[in-house]
Formats: sequence, structure tokens, C-alpha cells
Amino acid sequence: MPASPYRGSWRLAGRFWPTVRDDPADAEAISHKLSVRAGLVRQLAAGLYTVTPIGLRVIQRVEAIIREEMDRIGAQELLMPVMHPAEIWEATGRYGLSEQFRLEDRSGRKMVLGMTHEEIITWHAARELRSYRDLPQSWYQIQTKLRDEPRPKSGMLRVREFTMKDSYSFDADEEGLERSYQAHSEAYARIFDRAGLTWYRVESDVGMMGGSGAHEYMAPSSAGEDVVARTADGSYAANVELAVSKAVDPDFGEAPSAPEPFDTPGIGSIDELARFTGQHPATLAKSVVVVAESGPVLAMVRGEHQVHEKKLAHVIGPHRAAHAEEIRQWFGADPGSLGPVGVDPGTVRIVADLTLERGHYVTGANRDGVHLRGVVLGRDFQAEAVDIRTVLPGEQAPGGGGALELVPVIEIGNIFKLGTKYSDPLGARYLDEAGTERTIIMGSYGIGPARVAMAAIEQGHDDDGIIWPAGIAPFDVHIVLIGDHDSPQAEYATALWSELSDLGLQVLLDDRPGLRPGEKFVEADLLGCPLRVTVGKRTLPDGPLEVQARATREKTELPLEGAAEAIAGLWRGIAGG
RNA sequence: CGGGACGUGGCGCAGCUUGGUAGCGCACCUGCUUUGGGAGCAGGGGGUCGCGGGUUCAAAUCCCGCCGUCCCGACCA
Repeated sequence: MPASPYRGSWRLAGRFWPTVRDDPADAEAISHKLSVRAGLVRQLAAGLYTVTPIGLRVIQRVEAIIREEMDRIGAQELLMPVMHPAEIWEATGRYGLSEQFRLEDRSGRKMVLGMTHEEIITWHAARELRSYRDLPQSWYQIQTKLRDEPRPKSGMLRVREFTMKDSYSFDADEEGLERSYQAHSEAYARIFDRAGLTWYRVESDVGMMGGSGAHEYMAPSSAGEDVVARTADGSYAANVELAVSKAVDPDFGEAPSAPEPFDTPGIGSIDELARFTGQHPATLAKSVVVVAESGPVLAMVRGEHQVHEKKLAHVIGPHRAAHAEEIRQWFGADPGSLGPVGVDPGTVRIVADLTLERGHYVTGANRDGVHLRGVVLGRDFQAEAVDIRTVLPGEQAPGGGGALELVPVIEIGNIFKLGTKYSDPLGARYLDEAGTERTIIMGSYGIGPARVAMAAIEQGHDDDGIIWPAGIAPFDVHIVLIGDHDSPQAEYATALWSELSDLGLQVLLDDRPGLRPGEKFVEADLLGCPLRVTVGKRTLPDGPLEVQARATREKTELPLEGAAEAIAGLWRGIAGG
């Protein structure tokens, strides 16, 4: 049994720590490769992972930071079931979502596995909170969520079962919600700073949560699935799903008094059209046909832009791409020669990006191999002018903060102003001072601890392994013992381990017998604790003791006298005091 | 859900085209030597080749179906 007299410190001999030499064959993301190689996680099935004892240390350190910061803003921890009666989800119209795991109990009662807990916490709030005197409240939990993801991927980054810190605020009015939202915003900043991440707070889409305002917390990483548009100074930052920008207008020149048809044989794409006409793509309009529930929609953006599906969906609702035959039927031409002029507004709804309100454009003529030039919105066709395009890097941010860059990010947390989306259908109401019944105003706030850990790996690694931020490393100090159990080095290393632990550090002592020094060094690099101390024959009897910082590889030689204090000092330097 | 790839000792892979004794590296076990950056020698254990069906005298290999996993896209608090 490995002795561990100090909370948080480990002797390694006899512990389960399954490292591997090779990258797993099916891993792509760096955090996926390294989390498996460093023995932090093991896969059970697609999107299902077991966390090993040493991996759990990292997760628990993230969770400890979260608990401290949530408690600091007065949030209270509780714990709700993962399995819920379906009726509660039916009440908010969220029963039957495609990602929801559904089942029946033995008596045939419909149940669901929780993908989140808005419904459940609101159900409780509706029963327990009655008076303005009961408000405000902030409740949180760190609990398992289950989502039947269409495509689990990238190791622990996108999984079907994971733990989430989710909190919920209950306020009497909008001002109260604003305070709760602000408190969470400040707590989140401290949490992600303490976890050692580079992160952005960005405006986000309210999505399926509904509500009136939302921000996402994003860690930049090439493994990220979301994209943020931001200025270099950070004054503007938004998920591309809703990012806006000032497009650069080309020199349109004079518009002809009416659209002029011209032949464009065999031209099917904007690139080809730009080459054929010698005009800048920004003077060409792209026409995309989709089918919404109400019928066909022609969506138009400038040639250099892309239609953003989510933005479009905000305007026209759920939709799909149109089939070739449908397009023929509605427009009398094939994709490549489509345009808005002459289209019957009774059959086809036309939505045009805001950029098209300026200038005149080349569009398809709805005759194969023919385009029109000089097409003007408002004069030659009517359309709803709306924002449906994706911003491009280099375009100017709306606030004057400069040019936008597009960066891939991992979503590590989010905060939502829910308003009454859940409290209303679930009947969470209270009586105000005047005795009037009012609906409770809610917010919800999430963080994925495992994503925080994986983002830290994405942002901190080199060819040899992980470089943990001091705040969430599995250990503060990793002692590599070179020598047998009964050697003087072992005796010294064990004493040093105790001494460092007494100083409040979490220390890993690699006292595994029979391993070669090289293997221990390689695995220490893989694991990536901030400081590595080597105790070998060179150390004794007179020193020096070698300490290496994982991040910089900087080596420090310490005299044996006062070594533990000196190491603690080095650690404080790395951890930021 | 569309497209693509892969499934062979614990891990990483070869063998499949052209059917005929299941192989390599690492890991593992034993012994000796070694011990400050994934050791050397010798010996050894471990695989119904994802599952089911078919073709054949004979299937890891050919055919059909299914399952699993990964990647791209769609999707996605």
C-alpha cells in the first residue's frame, strides 16, 4: 500500500498510472494524444471516457477552483439527479430533442437523462421560492450531463457523458439578474485565470437555451470547434455565429439605368464569374436557394462572402438546401445562373445581406449561361435586407477596434440571461412587496472542468509532453528518485518529499523500483508538473540538488541545506506568488 | 444523417492485390549484466485475425450483411 501521509502528495511505487509510448492511432487533437499518453484518461466507447487516478487530480483541482470562486460570490452547492421524469421536460417543450437520452422505467414511465438542469432546478424553485424575501438565490452543482452527440470527437473535448459545473440564479427583477450575471462574469474571470488559460469572453447566440443575452468563454486552440471574430485589442469579440463587421465596399462605378443581360457560357461559380468579367467578387452577388418550412427562399450575399446558416436560420427558421429539380422548377435555370430579378415574390421569399443595400451587382438572369449586370436592390428587385453573412478576417470591427481576426476556440464556459423562459412554464413565481404575483427572472451559467483541463493541454505542451499551468497541475513538484529503495538517495528523497509536503506543496515521488533514469525523466516530461527535482548519486552527500522548471527547462542547482524552502520559493515564483 | 477510412496478441503496425503453417517492434514473464534521458544478451507466455452468413478441399485474405472506432461535412448551451 503506497504510503501517503500528506494529503495531496503521492509516492508513485505501486500506483496505477498507465502511460503509453505511442500516440493512440485514432487521435488527432494534441490534448487527446497527450491525455491518453500521459495516462490521464482511457476510452470506453465513442464519447465515453474513464478518468484515471492521476487524471482525476487535475479535474479535481479545476473543480476546487470553481467551488472556491462560486462560493465567493455566494452561490450554494447542491446536487440534482441525472435521471428525470419526462413530464418536466415536456412542460418546457424540450422533451424529444435529438441529443436527449430517453428511457422508460419498469412501470413504463417516461424518463430522460439530463443534458442540463434548467427544468429540474426551476421545478424545485417553483415549489420552494414564494416571496421576494426568498430572493435572490444562486445555486450550483458539479454533476454529470448526458448528451447523445451526433459526433463525439477529439478525445475529452466532445463527449456524450461529462461533468459540468452549472449554476442558476433566481432574481426578482431584471436589475437583480444583471447583478447575478455580473457576479458570475467576475467569478468566471478568476476561475479561468487561476486555471492558467488564455481565454476570451465573447458575445454568443442564445441558441436552444433561449433568453435575452449570453456570453461564451473561449480558449483559443486549433482543436476548437467554434470560431471567434475579435480585434487584436479584444475590444470586440463575438462568436462568428453573430459577429458583424464593416465590409469593405469596392468601387462600384455608375449603375446602368436598368439591368443589362450578357452571356456567360459555362460559368457556374463566383470565382469563374470574377475571372470571366474581370470584376471584383464584391461586385458579384451570390444566390443560394434553400427550402424553409414556409417554402423556397433565395438568400443573397456578396461574392466574397458566405451565407452563415445560423444567421439565416434566425431569419427564416429551420431550412435545408434545395434540390436541383426544385431550383429548375422555381427559377427555370440551374445553380450558377440564378438571381433575384423577375422572381415571383409569391413563390420565392428573397433575403439579401445588408451589404447588398449599397452598390449594383452582377447576378444570374435565371437563364442558363446568362447574367445581368447593374442589378440594384430596391429598384430591380425587392428583398428583406438582413445580416446573413459570415464575417471575413481583415474586415473592420463595428466599434472601431480595428481589423477582425478569426480564431478557432474551445468553448469552456458560458453564461445566459434566461429571463422567464423556464420559470414561466414551470410556474416559478413569487409575491412582491405589494403582494403582486411575479415570475422569477433566471440566469444559467456553465463550465466544463474537463474542457478546461484539455484546453490547458492544447495551450501548454511541447514535443515531450504536457506543460501544466501551476494552478491545475496534477502535482506541484515531481521528484525523480534514481536509486533503490534502500539507497541513501531514497532516504534523502523521501525526507525531501515529506518536507515539501509539510510546506503545503503537492509532491509526487517517483520511487518506482527497477526503472531506468531515462524512463523516469521521459515520463516526468510527459506528465508535465511545474518543477522536477532529481535525486541521484550526484546529489549526495554534498549536493547540489538539481531542479528543473518544466516550462522553460531552466535548471537550478541548490545546496542541500534549506533545499525544501528554496524549492517552495521556486514554485511560488512559477505559480505567481 | 451524407462522404471517407480503419478493425490482426495490451499498444503501434505488416500480411489481404495473387486463398494454403499468423508475423514484426514495443510492452509483459524468467535469468544474468546494466542504472543521470524510454538499456543489452538469452529464454518464454499471450491472438476464435470485430461479429454473422456465403463461396471454396481450404478464408485474416474473395463476396454479402451487421457492429464498432476515427476523420471531413451537416448538427451542436
